[in-house]
Amino acid sequence: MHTSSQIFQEAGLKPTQSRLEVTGVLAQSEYPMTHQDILKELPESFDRVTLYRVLDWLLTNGVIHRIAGEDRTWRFHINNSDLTNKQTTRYNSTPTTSKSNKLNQHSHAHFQCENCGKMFCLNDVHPKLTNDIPPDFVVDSIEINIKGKCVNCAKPLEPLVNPDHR
Amino acid sequence: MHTSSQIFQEAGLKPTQSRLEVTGVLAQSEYPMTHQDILKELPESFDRVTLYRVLDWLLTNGVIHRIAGEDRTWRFHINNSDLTNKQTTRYNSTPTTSKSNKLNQHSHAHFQCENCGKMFCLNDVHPKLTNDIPPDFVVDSIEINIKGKCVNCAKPLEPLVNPDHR
DNA sequence: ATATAAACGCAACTACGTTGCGAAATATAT
DNA sequence: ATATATTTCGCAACGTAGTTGCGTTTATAT
Ligand SMILES: [Mn+2]
Ligand SMILES: [Mn+2]
Ligand SMILES: [Zn+2]
Ligand SMILES: [Zn+2]
Repeated sequence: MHTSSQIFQEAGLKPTQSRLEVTGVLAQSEYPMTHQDILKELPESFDRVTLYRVLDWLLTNGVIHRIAGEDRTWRFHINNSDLTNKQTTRYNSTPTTSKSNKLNQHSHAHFQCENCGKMFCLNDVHPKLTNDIPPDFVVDSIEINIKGKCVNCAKPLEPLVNPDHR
Repeated sequence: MHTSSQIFQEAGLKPTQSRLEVTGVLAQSEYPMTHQDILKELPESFDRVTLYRVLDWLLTNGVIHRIAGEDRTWRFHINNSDLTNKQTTRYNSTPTTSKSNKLNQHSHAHFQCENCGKMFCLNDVHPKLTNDIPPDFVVDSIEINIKGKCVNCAKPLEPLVNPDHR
């Protein structure tokens, strides 16, 4: 686990009070958060436009990633500092350079519960395409959004019967 | 190719003037269209709220599907009438029933060009996950959004040299 | 023909995100 | 240390996709 200032230091990024506060909030959340979610965790006085700008900045500097939920509002989540696949990812045979890869890229799937709306990062689930995408299309990133019911909201299908008792 | 009325008839859905007009527009477009795109193709008098409602209705009745673009506005596209994989799709081992599968499900990837913003349906590219998603998560659908540069916007990497001439 | 329900049209509203601009803070030059 | 240039911040106004409420029209049922 890294502190916010460590994250900035390692990436050679200029920290400010606002940036540290926001990053702090995001670092503590297991789940991607909406702008509102984040704002609620910040001091009353924190300006909402500043938050938008800080999020933009964190985004372009690779500190966080964002996912569009079913409600079409962004959810923000801190990037994994453990560098799993650090080299430029290649899908198909087309080499691509990402806009900002100072910090870790994020290339895992996301799950959003249709019942409670909560979003989950499935850090182990990565995209794999059954078919090559058409040639001449240059791929920068692949986003996977899974919809369904989360652990908490999925009802048990049938009461489980202990096999020993049948 | 099906006419709008045929689509409704086959699916046992009640057509109205508005529904037919909207479906007609969507059926003609190779690409997913925004609400605005569609409105522009409709008669001047067509009410924008009616369009929203028709789109909702077409959506829940499986006539169209929609994809969230990078700009967080929906793009709508007619469903493929050729029934490729008609049976309920199963990912992992979890059986799921979709909210509305009167008509064809859509389970192909989408590509959005970061340069021109145009969206493409990659009808042959289907999701495949490297890892099973966590058990107890019930999957309803998997959405794949690829970002990059489309055919028109991707610059040729090097001028091609005719091998016969070297 | 009358009653009931679905679809439509219009105006007002909500919510996320953006833009403009002056004030404050931070960095750079002399 | 002081002056100057550059970023960042705070506030108000704005833009736009999509929604809601409600009265009117159109279709369906008896
Ligand atoms: Mn994530
Ligand atoms: Mn499509
Ligand atoms: Zn849930
Ligand atoms: Zn393009």
